[in-house]
Amino acid sequence: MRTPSVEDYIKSIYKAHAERGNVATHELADRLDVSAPAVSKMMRRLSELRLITHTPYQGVKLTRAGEKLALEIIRHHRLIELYLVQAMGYSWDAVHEEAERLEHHISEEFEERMDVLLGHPTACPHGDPIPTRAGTIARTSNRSLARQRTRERLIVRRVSDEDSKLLRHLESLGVTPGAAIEFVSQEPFEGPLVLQVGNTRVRLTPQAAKEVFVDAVDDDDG
Amino acid sequence: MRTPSVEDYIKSIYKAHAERGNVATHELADRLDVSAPAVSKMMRRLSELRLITHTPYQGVKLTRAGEKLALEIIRHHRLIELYLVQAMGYSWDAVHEEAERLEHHISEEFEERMDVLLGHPTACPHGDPIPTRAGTIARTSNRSLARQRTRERLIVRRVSDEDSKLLRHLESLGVTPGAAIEFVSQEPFEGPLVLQVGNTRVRLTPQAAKEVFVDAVDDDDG
DNA sequence: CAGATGACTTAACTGAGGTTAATCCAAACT
DNA sequence: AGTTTGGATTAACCTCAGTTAAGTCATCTG
Repeated sequence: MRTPSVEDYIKSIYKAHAERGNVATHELADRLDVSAPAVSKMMRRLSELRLITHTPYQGVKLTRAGEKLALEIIRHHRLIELYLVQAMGYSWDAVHEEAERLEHHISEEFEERMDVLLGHPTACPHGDPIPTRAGTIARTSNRSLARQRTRERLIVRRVSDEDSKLLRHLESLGVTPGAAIEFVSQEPFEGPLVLQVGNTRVRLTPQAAKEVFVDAVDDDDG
Repeated sequence: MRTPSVEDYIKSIYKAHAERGNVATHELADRLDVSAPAVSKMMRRLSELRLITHTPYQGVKLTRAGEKLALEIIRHHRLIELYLVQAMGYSWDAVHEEAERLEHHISEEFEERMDVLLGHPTACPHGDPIPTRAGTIARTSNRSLARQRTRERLIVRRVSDEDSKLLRHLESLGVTPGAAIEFVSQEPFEGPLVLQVGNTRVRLTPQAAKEVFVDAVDDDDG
């Protein structure tokens, strides 16, 4: 129990639930890049470990213990990402992979020291909130820039951290967490989005925009 | 291949060879806290991986590939130990355990960044030399303080890193790598060693002294 | 409402890494 | 040199995490 594999499954269930609601077997198989039978079998193990409730042929849901485990691993992941950028000079597109391994192997002390050295940060370099040690997490934007239709001033909240090419691209455009941008228009036939970023006008494909999450500018900040 | 387990076996073979010469099955079983059959079986795997040469009922020896792997893992371990102390504020008695896990999971980039941030260090906090990336390692003292019989001025070179209680004790006595000490005498009936450390006279049990390695003062430095 | 379809699960197998029990070998000692 | 003996190996088995192939369930459709 509490092997890297178990932790990966639990994390994937948490994320799938947050993004899509109900969690199907093939959804996890896709995310974890394993076969569906591997998922089925692991669901039984996780049930026995009381980390999930699983009704066969229906779906799967984390117990509170499972959710806490997921949040602990996610906390590790995001603290590590930020630490690598802030303390070790990594670029933000290179940290995900490293964090993906290390998150399973650091001690409580390591986690605590990173947290202190970073000044109890609340978000990772990609804008995702860092769960607390107690197992809570701040709500964050789930509003994808790709769904924007009307001209509006927006704040970039977070971007998906998994594709480093995309991250390098977004950085070069200035589309990074915290940035104030304006959605101007979308070119016809599912063409690129036209954005105002600072003084420059940039274009972003819908595929890229899907991975960028925003809030309206008048929500919290100006 | 190149699982944490494989790396641990290779590292243990390297260390056992350095300390004792020939490497027997039960020696590895003791070090790794597994059964002798587990060792026997792993020896076959490591042979197939061309990391060792194994003549059944005789012993085991690392190939050059095995030695390079061992040195890479040891390099990871010692860089991590030093990084934890220097950059993260760990105490020297707490780093071994953490390094023991992380050594298997860091990337080349992580290794390289630690190395640069630490200024290409040559020794870990316990005085053990850090292998180079090319797979070479500096010779170090193998002269245990426990074997000292005559009054002599000595330099502490390194101390075993595995027992954190011992490390805290040695630190409190000032018996740390680089320290100049003088062996004064040993009390009768395998009693404690009497040492002069700076201005104070301290006593150290033979069990503890066994884990401290020294050089004569006139060897390299004064 | 029966049947086709596709997702989910079960079955049988693989490989890594471990266990204990049984066997084997080599070195040491009469 | 034969026998003892203890360390090393093999055998049989376990768990974890994966695979492919086969079977099952729920739902969507004609």
